[in-house]
Amino acid sequence: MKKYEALKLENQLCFPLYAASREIVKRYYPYLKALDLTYTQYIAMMVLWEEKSISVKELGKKLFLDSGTLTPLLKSLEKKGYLTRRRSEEDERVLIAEISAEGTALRDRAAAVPDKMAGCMSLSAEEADSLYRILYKLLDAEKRE
Amino acid sequence: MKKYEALKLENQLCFPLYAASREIVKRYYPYLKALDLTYTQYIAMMVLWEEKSISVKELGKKLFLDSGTLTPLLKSLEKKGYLTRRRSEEDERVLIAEISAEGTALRDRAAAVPDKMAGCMSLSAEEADSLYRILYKLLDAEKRE
DNA sequence: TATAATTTAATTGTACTAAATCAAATCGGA
DNA sequence: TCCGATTTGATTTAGTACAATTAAATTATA
Repeated sequence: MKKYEALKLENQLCFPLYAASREIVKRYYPYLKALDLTYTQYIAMMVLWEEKSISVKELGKKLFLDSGTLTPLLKSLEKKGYLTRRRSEEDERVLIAEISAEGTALRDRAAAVPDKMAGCMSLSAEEADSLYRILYKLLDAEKRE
Repeated sequence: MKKYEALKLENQLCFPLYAASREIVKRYYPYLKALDLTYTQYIAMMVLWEEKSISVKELGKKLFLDSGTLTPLLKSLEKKGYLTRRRSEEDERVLIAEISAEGTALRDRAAAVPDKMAGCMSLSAEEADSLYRILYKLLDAEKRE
């Protein structure tokens, strides 16, 4: 009588992945709200803090997001004053997002967020390492297909 | 000069969780499309296949979703004919979703989905077990707070 | 038994998320 | 060079997500 075993919620691997992702992102909410950022905007800013400027295409590759998500998101960040958007001179199809002074300044205020979040991960260092490694194995496999 | 180390994308644990979740859910799309289900609708049906009928509150607890998500989702599943919605007689505040004959029949067609998905998880059995255990540790910790 | 507190869904508003399509610019081969 | 294929973003459409609020029903307490 095991016909439907595989259809049980408790036998899914994707479901806890999906649920845990949402739960953790939700945890960021109060800290990010103080910076006027959503979680997606926060990881986009993370890339900009490192790269200073980047095309939508490259940003999408790093975040696993497409232009349908990034275009309005970048417009919103531009409106907040954290970046500017302009076309590449070499190839007009390419849109470049560039961090602003205000966006750079935001980095200092954001620096406290990872510390605050660290406390609410109820995992041992080994579990966190293991989780990190497995997730990137999944992501790398996705990327190759 | 490690001031901003913790703000790097590659040092985040939440980011690969978030990205992997979306990538895997995306994988389901072609299989679920054939059943006229989204991923969220699919896991809701999974609960209904087991429970036959359940309140919005209880369903939300199982799926880590609130009524703002579930109300339109259940209405949509009702429109497709997979369930019916009615108020509880004991407590009129409680809305009960009950699986229909059509919804029950859908289970047979859905039974192939987990098999098809199994192939695209590029993890060893140990990694999958480990991931499952760690994710539920995270979720259980969230639930307790 | 009033009534205050609690429980439960629904609604509202904002913001992702992604498939599908469109349009413009560039590139590459004949 | 010319034209078809490709690349790249933008737009459109549909469906989540979730905080905040509202409304209705129930429960607990004075």
